[in-house]
Amino acid sequence: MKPLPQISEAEFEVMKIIWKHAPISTNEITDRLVKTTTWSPKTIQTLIKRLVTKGVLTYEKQSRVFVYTPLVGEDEYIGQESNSFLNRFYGGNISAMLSAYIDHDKLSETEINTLRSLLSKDSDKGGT
Amino acid sequence: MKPLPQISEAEFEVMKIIWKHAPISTNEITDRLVKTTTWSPKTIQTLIKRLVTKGVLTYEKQSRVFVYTPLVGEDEYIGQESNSFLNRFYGGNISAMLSAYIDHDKLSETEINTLRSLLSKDSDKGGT
DNA sequence: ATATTTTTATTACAAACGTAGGACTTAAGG
DNA sequence: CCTTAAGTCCTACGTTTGTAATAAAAATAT
Repeated sequence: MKPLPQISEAEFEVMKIIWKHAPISTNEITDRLVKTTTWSPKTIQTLIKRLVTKGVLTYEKQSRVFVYTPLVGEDEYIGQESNSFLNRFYGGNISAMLSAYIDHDKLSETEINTLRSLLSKDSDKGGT
Repeated sequence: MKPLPQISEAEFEVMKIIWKHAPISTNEITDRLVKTTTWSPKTIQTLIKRLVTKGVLTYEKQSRVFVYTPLVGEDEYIGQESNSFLNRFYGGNISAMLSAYIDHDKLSETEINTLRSLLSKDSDKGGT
């Protein structure tokens, strides 16, 4: 499986909007991001353009506006980033990460309980 | 607390060696990295230099060679990167990450057990 | 003291990124 | 049809990163 295109931090902010609301027009993307960031509409436009070039988005011209749809799935992308993060910092091992969090006392009792229950839930998958 | 300096991916590889073996000389850093990467010694030298400029390393001139020591702790740095990773991709929530891993079936039975036992170990910290 | 070797510092250059201005196109209104 | 406004494309520019070559400095050997 070829690695997904590289999405920069700013581009990722754009993608979050698009994943959530696709198909979505330039204007709507811009309106939303202008509220949550300090970017100028021009900047947002550039980011969208780059995402298209990179193959992360496609668009469809609906009369006069462009309407964008993601070509890369959010889960897929986040999954890949997570793996590469774990590889870089924790030898690919999520237990190592959790372990560090526990050791450095970064987890509240509540959070620990949440984690426990996540793990206690059936982890039944391998059918016969 | 001011954010730690920015360490690029390649620079981080250098730092891993330094964290593990500091105080360590240019030559030793280079020797080790030449074996594990495809970088030329020149490249490694540049990376070291940049780390000094960024304030991640100091050196001491020992007779003829430079010997480097980190100014930023490994745990500290990894902790910060982890937080920023979790914020970016999982709303700051490590449970969300684990949850995604479970949902996408990325954990082996063994790994799940490891995680369980990490969490079952006493998490006793709060004094009286 | 000087040539040679070793080590460090300076310079380079393309790709990616953050950030945006200006030009161009096209649809809509008059 | 032509002017205008809305939207898209092209250009720009400084910084960071990956990758390294060349120049300068310093230590060593002769």
